[in-house]
Amino acid sequence: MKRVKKKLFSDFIARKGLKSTRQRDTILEFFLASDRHMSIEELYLKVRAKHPNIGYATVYRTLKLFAEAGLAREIQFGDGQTRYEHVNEGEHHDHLVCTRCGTIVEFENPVIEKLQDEVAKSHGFLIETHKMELYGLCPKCRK
Amino acid sequence: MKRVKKKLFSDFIARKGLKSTRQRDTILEFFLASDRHMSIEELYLKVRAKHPNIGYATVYRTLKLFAEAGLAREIQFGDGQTRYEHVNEGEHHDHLVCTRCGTIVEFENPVIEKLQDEVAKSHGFLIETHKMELYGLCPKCRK
DNA sequence: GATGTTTATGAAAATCACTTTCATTACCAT
DNA sequence: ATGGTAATGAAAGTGATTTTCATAAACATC
Repeated sequence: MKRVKKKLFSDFIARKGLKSTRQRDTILEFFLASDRHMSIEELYLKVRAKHPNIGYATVYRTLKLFAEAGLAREIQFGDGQTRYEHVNEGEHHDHLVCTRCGTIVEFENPVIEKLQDEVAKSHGFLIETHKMELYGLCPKCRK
Repeated sequence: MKRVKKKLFSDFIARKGLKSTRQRDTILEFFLASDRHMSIEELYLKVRAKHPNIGYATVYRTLKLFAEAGLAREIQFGDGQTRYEHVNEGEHHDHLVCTRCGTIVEFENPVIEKLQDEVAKSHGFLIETHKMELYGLCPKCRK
């Protein structure tokens, strides 16, 4: 899996005439080893712990590149932080977010997706993407 | 309807031991007369046109109060602006957002809501709220 | 109505989370 | 090794809030 993502990125780099750098490799390594939903800040702190010479701006720019390359996706949970999640080919999922501890669980539901398409169609919209988040208490926080 | 909302707010003010002020009345008036999705900036500009003496901070703080009082709700469409929409008792709706012109259409779909509850339940979550936005091209922008 | 205590307001400063700038480095195809 | 780009890091800049603080308005209570 990691191998595939790395290839995806190096191909992207090559295709775009960009350069392969130590920093990008390092950041990709940390991103792939990370939880599925990281803010720039979170990833930056993890990276900086081992590589104090890598700056925030580089992490920021590299994450944008990952998104462009198709191996990450920006998401917003309304807490003022942009997060990046891993993208796996052909996979789309939505989120359950715990309002107490912040736990994020992913889920997929084809039936809901189909209904969304119908709603859009009935309003004459042509859907590109969607976002669905369910906020509440996770099993642990319900005690 | 407006009457009900005003009472809701004045009751809230009283309950919290806050004060009724000319500014708050004015801002509420403009909010109730507005489109359903206003950013702070948009409402501020509308208010300022008639009441140049009311500051941005007051609009900002008052909108937060409306949300607390339950007559407005904060929403984010990922464009970096916090918007406030009207809350009507017992009503929940989701949004279709045009990615070209920004048009926002509201919709409700009980079947989807039910499926969301089932998803949540299957993961042991107790849902408080949810957010669902479908992004794409509106009929006009599809040409 | 005057007064005293609180809360509210407006202007300006401060925050926050990015984004961009720019002088300096690092890549990499000769 | 070298010349031409692209990348990096530190710092400055942005945009949208959010907070601070001196002043003004409410709302009891005289």
